[in-house]
Amino acid sequence: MPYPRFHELPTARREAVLTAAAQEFADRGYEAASVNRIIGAAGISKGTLYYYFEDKEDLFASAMEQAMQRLLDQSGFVPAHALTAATFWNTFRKNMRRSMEYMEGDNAYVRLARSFHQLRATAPSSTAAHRIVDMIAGYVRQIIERGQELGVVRTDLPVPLLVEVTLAVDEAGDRWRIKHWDDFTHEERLVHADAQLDLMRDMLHADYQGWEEP
Amino acid sequence: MPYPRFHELPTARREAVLTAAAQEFADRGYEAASVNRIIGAAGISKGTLYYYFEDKEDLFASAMEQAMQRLLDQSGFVPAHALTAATFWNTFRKNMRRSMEYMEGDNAYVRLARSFHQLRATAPSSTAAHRIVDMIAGYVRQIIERGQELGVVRTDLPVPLLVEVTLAVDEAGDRWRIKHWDDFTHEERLVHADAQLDLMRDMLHADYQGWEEP
Amino acid sequence: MPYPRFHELPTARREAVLTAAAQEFADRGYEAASVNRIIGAAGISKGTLYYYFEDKEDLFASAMEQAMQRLLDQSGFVPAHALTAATFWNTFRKNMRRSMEYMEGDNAYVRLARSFHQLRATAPSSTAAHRIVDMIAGYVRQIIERGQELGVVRTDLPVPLLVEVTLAVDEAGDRWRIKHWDDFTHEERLVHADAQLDLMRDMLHADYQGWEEP
Amino acid sequence: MPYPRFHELPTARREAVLTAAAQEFADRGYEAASVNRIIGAAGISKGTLYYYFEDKEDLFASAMEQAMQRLLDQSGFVPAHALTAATFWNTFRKNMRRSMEYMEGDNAYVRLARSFHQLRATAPSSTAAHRIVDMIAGYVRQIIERGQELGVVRTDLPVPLLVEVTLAVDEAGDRWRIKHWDDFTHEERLVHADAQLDLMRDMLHADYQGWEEP
DNA sequence: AATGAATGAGACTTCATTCAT
DNA sequence: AATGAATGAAGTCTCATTCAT
Repeated sequence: MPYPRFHELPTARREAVLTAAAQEFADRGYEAASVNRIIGAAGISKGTLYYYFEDKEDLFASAMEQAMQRLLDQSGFVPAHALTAATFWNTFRKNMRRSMEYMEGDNAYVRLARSFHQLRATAPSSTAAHRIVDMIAGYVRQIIERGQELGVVRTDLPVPLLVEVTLAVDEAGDRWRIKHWDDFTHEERLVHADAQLDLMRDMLHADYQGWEEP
Repeated sequence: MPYPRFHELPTARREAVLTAAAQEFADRGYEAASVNRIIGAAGISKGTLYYYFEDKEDLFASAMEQAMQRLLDQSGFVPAHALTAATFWNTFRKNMRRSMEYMEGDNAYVRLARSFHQLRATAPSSTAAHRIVDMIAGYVRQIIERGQELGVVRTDLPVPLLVEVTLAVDEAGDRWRIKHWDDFTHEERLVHADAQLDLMRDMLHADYQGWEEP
Repeated sequence: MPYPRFHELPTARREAVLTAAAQEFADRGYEAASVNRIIGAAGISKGTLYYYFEDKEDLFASAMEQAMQRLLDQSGFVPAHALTAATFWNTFRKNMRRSMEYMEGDNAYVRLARSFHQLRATAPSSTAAHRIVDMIAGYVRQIIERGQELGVVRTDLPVPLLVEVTLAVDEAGDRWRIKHWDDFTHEERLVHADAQLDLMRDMLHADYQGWEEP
Repeated sequence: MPYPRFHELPTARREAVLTAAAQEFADRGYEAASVNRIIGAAGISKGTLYYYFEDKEDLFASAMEQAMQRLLDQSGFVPAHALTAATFWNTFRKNMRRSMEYMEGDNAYVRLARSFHQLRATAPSSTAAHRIVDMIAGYVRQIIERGQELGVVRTDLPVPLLVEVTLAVDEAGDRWRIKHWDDFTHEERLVHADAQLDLMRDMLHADYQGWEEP
């Protein structure tokens, strides 16, 4: 966690630091990112950075948190209990479309999300990173459990596995979107977003058929 | 690409190097992986490594290629054109069960599988590594396109996205299985494997319903 | 020397600073001690510290001075001229026993004693710290010279060397006592304390035999 | 422990490194010593130093070990079992005189010894430093136990305490000698060496008198 | 064919101290 | 009187790579 001082900084400076960090982490991934380059871009001294943050990982987690927060703010956070069987999937569809539009304005988020997934895969159970992982995973878990209550999400698999799989599909979509961003128009991207959510819906839907033994 | 000399090495030595590399890359990710540790584990000298490989990235790509190949060999490779609408999903179900049983005997396989996904997530976007990603993705792509021909796989999304998503779900299952391996019995694991494939089948199935506009 | 302001501080605050400093210097040695940790423990700000003290070394010297003073206060200061040949060693025996009992009640004393010796060992050979070393050494020196007057302390070695050696044996006993505190009962500790003083008495006693040339 | 490579280095280079290190550690103490300065003085690169030694502490221990070894070589190592009651103390007297003469040629050792004691007092049970501490302490312990067998060393105190105290007196002599080296002639120094050993002999002698209760 | 000694750039982090407020 | 934000120098250590042998 950043030291309290950091939060009391003038907004401009605070954002300069987090933006520089987000850029670097997004561009190179956690390990390859250089604290030196970040302070260069942010225009602060090395001592200052470590006056604000405990260490590199703390900085990463903070940059991530801000990015996530921004995304939530933009795409609209929905508390799990507010969902009903009727609104469940359509709610996320709207969210997804809204995020897509947000991303079109600032695609640094997309790259940062990539860093997030990379860290999740790479960093062991280190402390600071898990704050974010747990935050996201916890939110997804609530949604899924709510979906099960409402009878719109399958119950034949352990919830943590469903969480894992959901995040994975989300990540895959992200990854793909990054790679092919410029190959499609705005309209096509919306279609893909719909289709990706359809993918998730089908995957998580409630009526499990089982396998016919051959 | 490794220098031709490398391929003329005794098999044992060649595999020792690639396995050590795969292990290290899988454990730490590309950037954090250390060439020093790899040569230590492989029992070769620094000079020798650079006599065989151009640089770290070249080694990475080669390790990945081998990991991939082993994975295919062990879980049973099925040429795409041999699949029919009737056998399509059941074929993969058998494959999945076969790997599961193989895993229970030799957890090196688990680590290897982990390698693969890990490597995919941390691959530097530069040149050499992508030939491998493309190789495996190419195989999955063939399967998916065959499924589309046979009418058992959806066609409403770009194929590359389906590939990406398929790999992601597979990885998520792997990751989850590794983490919770000891929490379940053999029987439960088979049930989960079936359910996970069901997940994929539902996700990729052919009849896209679309979204009702609210 | 601390700025005069420091001495006009409320006692509680003054002691908080010096105690925190003594603790840190004792735990880590002069070089490894961190001014940051000291102000953290003392609950004062960085600026304040430098408002009171010239620099790290000045703080070090002041902490040492206080530690010394406390030590003298607690173990019973005996003015050299009050000693007689008859009371000389028994006086110190009583002192030693008194400190031992004091230690058993409050192990902060032990840490403090440790402070003192530690500080002495790690004192930077520059200027400010030596005024303290000289102060305590001066006291021991007076005792030894008084012992010589009384004919109970050897005169064949330079007094400063005797001082040095006396402090060293005292320190060794302390160090050993701290390490093995819990291995012995109260009774055993008293025996050891007696024996340690016996060690010193034998070492410093007056009748030097010389060496037979072989 | 230094990597084996280091021991297979040309003597000149090996000594250059250890000498530079010994100088720096002796001059500044362990904590304040700078690896940067050492490589500067030794004329090797940073990478090279860490190709030879695990870390700073390993380098320190090695420099120390060499210094100790030199001293033992010069002053004549005596195996404990070779001592008899008749030769016990005179043996050390000869050793002490011989070391004194060695020191007069190269007093860097004395200063390094000072670093040793400082580290012993400061560093917790870190690994590399204890190699040396244990080596020296182990040797002293053997001597003391042999002395007890021969009836020339007291048995009323725990052996580890006697070891501690012996080292302490030795250190005190060292410290004093360093400070006042130039104040005395060669002859006077020999007299002091004799007297210091006498001090130790008296301290460790066998006939404990006990204390008369006042 | 194979080695491994040597490197310097750069990594992250902590430091004591200053100074505008 | 007191603060604490800000700094840059210096700290230890690891890195991928080269090259003489």
